[in-house]
Amino acid sequence: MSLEQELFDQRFARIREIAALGYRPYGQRFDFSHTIPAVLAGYSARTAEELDAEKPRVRVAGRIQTVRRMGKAGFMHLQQSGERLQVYVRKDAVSEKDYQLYQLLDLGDIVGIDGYVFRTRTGELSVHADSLTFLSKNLLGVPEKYHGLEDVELRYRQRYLDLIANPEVHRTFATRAKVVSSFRRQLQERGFIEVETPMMQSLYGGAAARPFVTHHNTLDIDLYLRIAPELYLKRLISGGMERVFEINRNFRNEGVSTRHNPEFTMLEFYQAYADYRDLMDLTCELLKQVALDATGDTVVAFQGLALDFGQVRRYTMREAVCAFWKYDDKPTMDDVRDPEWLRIHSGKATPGEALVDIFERHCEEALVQPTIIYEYPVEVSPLAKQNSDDPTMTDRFEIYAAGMEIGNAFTELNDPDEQRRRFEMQLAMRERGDEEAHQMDEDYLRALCYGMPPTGGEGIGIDRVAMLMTDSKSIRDVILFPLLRPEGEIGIAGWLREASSK
RNA sequence: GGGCCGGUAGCUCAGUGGUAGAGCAUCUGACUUUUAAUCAGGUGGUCGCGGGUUCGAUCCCCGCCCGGCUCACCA
Repeated sequence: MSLEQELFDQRFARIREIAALGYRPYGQRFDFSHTIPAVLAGYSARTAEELDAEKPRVRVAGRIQTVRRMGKAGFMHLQQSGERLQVYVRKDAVSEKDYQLYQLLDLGDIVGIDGYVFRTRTGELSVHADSLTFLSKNLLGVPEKYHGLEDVELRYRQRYLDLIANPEVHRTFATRAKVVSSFRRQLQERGFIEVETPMMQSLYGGAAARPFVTHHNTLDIDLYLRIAPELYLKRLISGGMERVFEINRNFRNEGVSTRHNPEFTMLEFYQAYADYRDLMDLTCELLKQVALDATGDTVVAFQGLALDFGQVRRYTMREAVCAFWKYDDKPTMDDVRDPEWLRIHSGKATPGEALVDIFERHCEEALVQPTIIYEYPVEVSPLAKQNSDDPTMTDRFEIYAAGMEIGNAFTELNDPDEQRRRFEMQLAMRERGDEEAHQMDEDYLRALCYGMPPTGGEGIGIDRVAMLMTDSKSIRDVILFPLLRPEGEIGIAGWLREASSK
């Protein structure tokens, strides 16, 4: 039997000892008077003298993170919501039974404490216990108290353990939640209605990506997990829901990296009678407020950088190529308009694809401060409206920060016949072997045929914004359960079976 | 998919071609304001898996599995 299993058995046996003392090992409801963060927030400003005079009573609950026993007294730290509070238990301050329970506690157990708030000799805010309640048993070894859980594979596979061992993880996901609620609130305040559109679609569109395929048994049809909600949201615009948004998962059957997870969260919003210029302003307002709501400041610390969401630069894609060109032979605006120059500097088939290729190679990583890049070539923008002055370009922009694309927006193409031609261009690309080219979506064309108002629409990658706001280097650090290959045999059911039969 | 790096005790990590190490956790004992508590003593290993080389492999070689970074891919 492994050491780990012996430990497991030892702790399992302790359940019976705890029960023999008269406690319920798996507890019941517990009316705490304060959360641990509330105790810390409420009393951290008080001096030892003030607390001694008042002895404020609290009833708290949490998971045991540390225990220091010293004969007839001891300390432990309880953790709740990622914050820790020290508890002092002395033999002559609690019942004999409670002190016996205290001797039996293991790291990771969950307990409730009644007592009063005080400061120890060294000044740490603590609770002086006068009774203990047992609430739940931990049967497994906990990670090292000083380093926490560092093994990234374990952190992702067993996020529950990561949350137990690493309090900052709780804060990261709390901040992510603030990002989501900030976007949601701001859009609602502007009259946008939140909707939910199909995740399972018989045609996939709205982006260029390979889909996941699934099957519905009763209808006996294959369905795709959506790669984007775009075409459904615009159907709603056609139907007269003039401001809609959706915050939900997209699925793309592609590589995994520090910036890509096969399922990820996208905010998309559409505003009838607006265009991409309106959305530039709206995007800046939204992101600025998100930064404030999530971090308390419009300047956000990210991997040693200070990203200022209070001022967002704007360049056309052509200007960006000129401004951020890596080498000495900086191009002029005439160069980047010249198909021949573009052909020489990129292997791509068309001038538009070449411009994007050059932009991505030269500029993307230089876009550290939040930056809007606008006027995208028509070839790479099958759903965007052409620019009225330059039909090779569309009224489209993307917003970048820390070298990452975080949003994509455009004035929506609402001319059904032009949309038909764009889909046909995509079909031609598909026939040339581009699996990611759009399919023809005739129901979407039909919706456009009823007349869709001029509309601006945008998608923002929520996970990437969460990375920026939480100073996370990898998208997996802002997704609770990122995709990993399944692990092998775990064996815990066997351990339980053996332990309970003893 | 390519390249690089990693997998040793429950956790965090050393290490060696010749009986496998530390700290924490755990167990026993001492200790009524500690806080990476302290002090004394003990338990604990398929060195990721499978082959090969060798008298002998955790170490060297090959293959595989899992993970990280990176490139490609992701308009």
